[in-house]
Amino acid sequence: MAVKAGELHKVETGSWPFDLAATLNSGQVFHWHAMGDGFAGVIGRKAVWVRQVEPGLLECTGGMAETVREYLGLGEDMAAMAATFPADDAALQRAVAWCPGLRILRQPSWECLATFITSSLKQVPHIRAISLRLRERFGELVREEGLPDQWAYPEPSVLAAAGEAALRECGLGYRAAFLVRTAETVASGAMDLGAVATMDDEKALEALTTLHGVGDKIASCALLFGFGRTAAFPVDVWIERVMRELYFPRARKLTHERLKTFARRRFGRHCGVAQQFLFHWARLTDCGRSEIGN
DNA sequence: TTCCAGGTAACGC
DNA sequence: GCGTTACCTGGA
Repeated sequence: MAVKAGELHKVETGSWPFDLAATLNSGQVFHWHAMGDGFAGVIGRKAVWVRQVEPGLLECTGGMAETVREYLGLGEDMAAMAATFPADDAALQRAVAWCPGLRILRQPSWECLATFITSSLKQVPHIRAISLRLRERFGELVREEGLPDQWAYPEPSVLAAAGEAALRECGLGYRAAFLVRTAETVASGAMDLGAVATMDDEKALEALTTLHGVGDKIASCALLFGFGRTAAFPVDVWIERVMRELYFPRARKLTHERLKTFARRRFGRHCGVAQQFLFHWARLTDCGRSEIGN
């Protein structure tokens, strides 16, 4: 599908590298799809198409430049954050150098939290399929000239009203009950995500984990990718694996709490960002085993 | 067929 | 507290 060139707006990405494809395909978000030489997706309630023209420059469809900029985390000073990483940590520095253009997204908090609730014990293609089915069936249709039909992520009240059975039809399995209960809690106001955004990291994590189906990992993903908390450190099987190999090769028992404490001390106040570089590197190189020249 | 994957809640000790 | 186990689904 053709996107009218005249309606495209430019977004400068700054002096630190930026890699659109890597960022959208790094397990932070699951609904963008390749279209032409760019990506089509939805930010909040607006459909958008964005492509990387050159290393420091993006183009996006009309009126979305500022939204895209915010969503892609381009307002954050990545150079300054990377400068807080330990210079003598060869593994982390290698992970950053391997894909320096990776950024932490700033997604709307509800869709980020809800999507990660549906991610447990699922592989990325499954998460994508579930996410798209939920949008298609329960989300608001968003149209933009020149773009295919897309759907916003369904509001909490809509998913709460839909009920568990309908969500199971979307392939959620046992996650359906988790999502419905959490949607009810948010829709009723018993959990105010806006209030969570004002809490300190520890309180915010504590609040989110009271939600059904939200444990430490999913709450941390929501905080990192949906609340801009760069100190949130989700421990999933990939991070556990890469950190075990890099930092605890002889440890027999390694709790997630111990990994988080270690990460905070070693990587610093933006340890969540470090996590994303390590995660991406580990996943795409199989912890370095398939890294070219290694 | 059988196994298992980007986790959580519920249970047992 | 800490260690197991069940849980839906879909792909290998």
